[in-house]
Amino acid sequence: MTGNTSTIGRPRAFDVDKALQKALEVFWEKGYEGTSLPDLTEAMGINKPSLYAAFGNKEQLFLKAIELYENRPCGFFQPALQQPTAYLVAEHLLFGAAAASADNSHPKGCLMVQGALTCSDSANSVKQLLIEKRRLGELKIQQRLEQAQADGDLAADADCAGLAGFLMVQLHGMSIQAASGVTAKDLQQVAVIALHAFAASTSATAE
Amino acid sequence: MTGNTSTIGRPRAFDVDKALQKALEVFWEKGYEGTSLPDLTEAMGINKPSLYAAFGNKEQLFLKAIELYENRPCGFFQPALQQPTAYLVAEHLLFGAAAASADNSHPKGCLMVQGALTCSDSANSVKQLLIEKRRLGELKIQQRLEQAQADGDLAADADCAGLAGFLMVQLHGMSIQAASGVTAKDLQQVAVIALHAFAASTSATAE
DNA sequence: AGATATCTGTACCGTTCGGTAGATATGTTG
DNA sequence: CAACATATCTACCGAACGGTACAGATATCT
Repeated sequence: MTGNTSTIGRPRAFDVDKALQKALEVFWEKGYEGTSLPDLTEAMGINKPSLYAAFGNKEQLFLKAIELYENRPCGFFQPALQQPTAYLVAEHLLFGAAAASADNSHPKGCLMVQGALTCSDSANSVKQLLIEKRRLGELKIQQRLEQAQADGDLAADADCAGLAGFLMVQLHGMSIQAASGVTAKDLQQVAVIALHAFAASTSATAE
Repeated sequence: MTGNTSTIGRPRAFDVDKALQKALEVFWEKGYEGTSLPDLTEAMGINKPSLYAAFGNKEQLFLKAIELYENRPCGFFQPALQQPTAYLVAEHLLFGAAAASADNSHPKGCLMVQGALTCSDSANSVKQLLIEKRRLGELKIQQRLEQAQADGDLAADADCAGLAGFLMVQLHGMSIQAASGVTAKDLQQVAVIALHAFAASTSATAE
């Protein structure tokens, strides 16, 4: 619809994907409500009518940015879930999150967290969407751990929901630290401790 | 200056402390920029000129709310640091954070985190202040752990900075979960796992 | 070339933002 | 009872917000 490639009419003078990438960076940096239309148009190199023609409105642009964020190749979340064992999944999640804060090709922290953690009433739908996305991410970890149980790679009596919650707390907490300017090295220390906790809690479930 | 109790002139028709308490709740819920002046005046039961006369402006009101937040009696952070051992400090921090999300007398999550995690350029000073406050909190934990080392209550070769970072990641991560509506019970599970990790990392530092 | 369809740029819309001027009300002090 | 000091209330300010109307530019299709 928006990205249609109709050959008729004046051709679009900008690259929609590049512009969306730029919009993602701004939202990532300033959050949904902290980002103004001039912020967006300046970063995207277009003006408002072009933005609205291509993406609908600010909220729809944000939704598309979220979609790009989830599917971006440099993301560590999805690849981590595909690791062969529960331990390796946890390891890739934790060290992936730590490493992300050393990657200067994008803003620090997690868009799912800082995109709209708090907001005015008018942006509540966006806030709720991100809450749901985060909950879904935790559920994916939990399901991956349950798969590990089925694979015999994780103790049958392990608390997958609890462990998924623990890992999610790490990821969210580390993203706050990253957004605060904490170094990747410091976050790796945290990841080491957390990974030990994960390993200990998966082997010694009887407490 | 603002809270002076001069007996001359027309007396103030509202309780400054009560009004500040209400302002704190709104900022806590919606964040600094997500809170509008009408949001504040409605919750505080006053109108704008009274607000400006008593508190200066929106930013100064927020700073006073932060101050109240740090000193509020129901806060778990300061009391936790006064526990007699490093383990008990960690325990009180983690379970205090979990319990806070069951307390319906105030909004969920941590104001230091969600007050201004991201924002527009104009609120950057507030954001930086909260970053500094969080960093200071982590430093206080670290110093408390170093004190534990001096007390002989924590292994001399324990990585106090790393452990403090780990604990801070827990607190921040749990506050995100709390703000997302995760139950206190689920957060307690996380606290249990994290506390084990803390205990394990303080006893087995040689890796 | 001419008609048509789409994109771009300027200039604007109504609303809300944080903040304040100025008149009025209400207390204390002499 | 004045005189004064402070608080309240209405009404307003300029700026920024998200969003759009409309005219002009640039392509394809016949």
